[in-house]
Amino acid sequence: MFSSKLLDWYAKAQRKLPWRTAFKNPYHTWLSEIMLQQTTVVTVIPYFQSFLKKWPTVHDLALASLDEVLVEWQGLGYYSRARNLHKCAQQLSKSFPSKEEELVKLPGIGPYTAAAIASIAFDQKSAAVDGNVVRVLSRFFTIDTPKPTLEVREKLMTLLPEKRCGDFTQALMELGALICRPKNPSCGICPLHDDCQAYQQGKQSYFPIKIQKQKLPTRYATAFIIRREDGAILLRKRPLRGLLGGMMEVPTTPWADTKSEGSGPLVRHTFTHFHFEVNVQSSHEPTFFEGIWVHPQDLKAYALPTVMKKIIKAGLKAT
DNA sequence: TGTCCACGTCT
DNA sequence: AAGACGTGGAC
Repeated sequence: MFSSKLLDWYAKAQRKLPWRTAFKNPYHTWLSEIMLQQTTVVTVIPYFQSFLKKWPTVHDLALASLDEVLVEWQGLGYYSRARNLHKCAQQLSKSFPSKEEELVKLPGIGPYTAAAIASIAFDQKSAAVDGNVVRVLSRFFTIDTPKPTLEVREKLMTLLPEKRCGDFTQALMELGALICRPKNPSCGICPLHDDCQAYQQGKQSYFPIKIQKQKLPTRYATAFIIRREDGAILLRKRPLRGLLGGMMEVPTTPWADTKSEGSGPLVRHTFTHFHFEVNVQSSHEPTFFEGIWVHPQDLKAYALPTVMKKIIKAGLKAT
């Protein structure tokens, strides 16, 4: 049957991951699941480890300031996750719910993450549907709707075993990551291929059905690397909401739909929903921008998103 | 090069 | 309820 085949495969094929330990630790499960939202395992591992080193328990994290959390989070992206993590830690420090219905009320925890924590950390019979699970089950059942989350969730509920729910949840996602990959799935060695409808029909590449994406627009700006006489650079903090909320930046012109002229180096960066082209201008001029002066060697103490690191690097090289 | 991964959560 | 929200690596 489905769950025993899957669990047998998982017992021998699973990867060793820092959050996949013999003793369940809800803090570790929560932290890893937030980091893993829209983000690959390889990227997450070093962040997970440095967070645990700095904040060994959820109570330690609850005492941290938002700025400290953002500094540790810098480069991971989707910075609202860090802002919600900071908020959530303070609630979890008081009480850590084990039920999906309670977990989903917490900041940064949606339907997927609530079910994942409930099942992985507390062995509850909860259906965690992420991109891997959608792919595996839409192939297994040849589900051909474009947004099949709800159908997948219903199917998954019927497959969940009474025991070892946490292992089952992880096993299904592990199968999606290692065997039932988006491209070139290894159906030949898949433990479920006898019953997989898509594979039996030779149609695994048709599932899941995807909606085509529209082309990304490009936005333009000029960024200013303003140096003080002693070499310090002017930084300022972005508003707490919206794009790169709460992160530091160098001053820029407003991000516009039309090209801004300039002669400095060009930095390109792609965000979720637009391309960004920045002309980097270096100057020693006095400035009307408000901000703080930071020496290049001290930049690591500030929460800088990757796009700003690129801009500063290009600006310093050019001078 | 450009597309996909990447359904995850919030507003 | 559709769009906002990062990043990097695979191909």
